[in-house]
Amino acid sequence: MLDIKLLREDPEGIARRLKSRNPEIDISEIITLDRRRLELIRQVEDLKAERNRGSQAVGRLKKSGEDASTLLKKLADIAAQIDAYETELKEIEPRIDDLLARLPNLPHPSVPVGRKEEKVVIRSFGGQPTADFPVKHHLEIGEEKGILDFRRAAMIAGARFPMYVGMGAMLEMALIQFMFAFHAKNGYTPVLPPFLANADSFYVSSQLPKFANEIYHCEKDDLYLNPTAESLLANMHRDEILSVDELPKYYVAYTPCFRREAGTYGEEERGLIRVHQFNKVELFKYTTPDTSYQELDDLVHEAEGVLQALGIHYRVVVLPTQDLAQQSSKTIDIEVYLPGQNRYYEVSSCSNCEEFQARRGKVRYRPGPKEKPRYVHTLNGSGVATSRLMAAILENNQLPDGRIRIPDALQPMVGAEYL
RNA sequence: GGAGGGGUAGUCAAGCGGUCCAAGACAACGGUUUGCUAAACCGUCGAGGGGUGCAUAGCUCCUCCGCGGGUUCGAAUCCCGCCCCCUCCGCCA
Repeated sequence: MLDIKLLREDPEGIARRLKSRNPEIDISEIITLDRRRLELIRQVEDLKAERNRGSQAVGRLKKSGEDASTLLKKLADIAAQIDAYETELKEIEPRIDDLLARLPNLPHPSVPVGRKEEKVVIRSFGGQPTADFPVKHHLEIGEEKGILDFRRAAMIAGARFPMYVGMGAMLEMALIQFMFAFHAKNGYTPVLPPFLANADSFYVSSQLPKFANEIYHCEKDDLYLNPTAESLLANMHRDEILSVDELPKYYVAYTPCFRREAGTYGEEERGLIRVHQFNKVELFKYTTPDTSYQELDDLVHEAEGVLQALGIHYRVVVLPTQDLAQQSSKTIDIEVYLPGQNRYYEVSSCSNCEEFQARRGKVRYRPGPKEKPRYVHTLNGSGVATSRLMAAILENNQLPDGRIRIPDALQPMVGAEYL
């Protein structure tokens, strides 16, 4: 959520920056409604001040036994007038709130302006693997080894739900535990949050109101299935004023993630690439505004640490303005290489949301003893998402003889060296 | 799911139609005193919004007592609906 004051003070400048993300964005209706809103507030407040003075006078008159009927008549008129203005306000304010809640965050100046394709690769780890034998797609590997069973998963739940079986399940659990412990060791507070959450929580994280169609909703209880632990961790300190020496705060959560993925899927996204349910270890930070971009860089490095420990080649890219998620000012993705498809896929998306979510959730901190509260900055990043990581391991670690080498770090947990 | 109790500022807590513009205590902060620490004393001390300011400074007005409605000239206080927490009962992994 942007500060409406920014729109008041510099409507053209803000409009320009928002259009760099999406040329369709138009803030003129908000500006118009906001002007009317301010006008009404001024009138209502003047009237209320008058009413308050009058009501106190009524109290005094009655106490001394005098007649207050003339004044009461006048106050009734004022009350009616206030009511009329407030009725209009109650119409306008939700509209402003809704329009504002749908506007994206302002992109950071360092973000390249442009379309999706214009992402910038800033570094990579390891060489792109080259095999001198025909590499298989992870689906094929999964079937051969009997560790992935999409057919039965479809029967139980539907298409695009994964089911890990046998060593596949062992490996997936090992990955989760390995990543969770990895970040906990790096100073992140481990969290296992509720996997369902209410609408307020998703409003704070910015999933609602605009992306309601992307998340599963349990109507009977009005709860939503978690699409990313970011949404949950963004609510850890809702309505709090944190003390400055509590910051920065780091959290790591493990959750399954559920996404409707409404729309069409490409053939290249078959298998574990785009599914309705996947496991993710999520990193989340609450920081002061002056440190948040340093913290973003650190966050990316910490997420990369997982892939380095597993020995998987990846590259790091900065997303351009038109590819940013609504709440993000700057996003840095980590992409792993899948030799079975000769393509890179995102396994981590690390974003600085600055005060966008903090404003929605009223998460603030007090810079000094007598100072006014300020909004914190929130950052999130996958550390990392499996399913895709599983696909990467299966495809990258295949050997000419058909075996799959399990990364050293996971071998003790899986109890095997090869699949 | 049923019965009862409760939600007031950072925490505790009073108030139950008009001097509430929310008492008081604790915590916090500033100061005085003081070999040091502590204590004592004095003072400051919630948030959001509007107006006026270069101001995140003053001044001023409005709003907020779990949330949303209603009654009233006037609501923390009365009425209705909802949410959350605690205790007990029921059900249950």
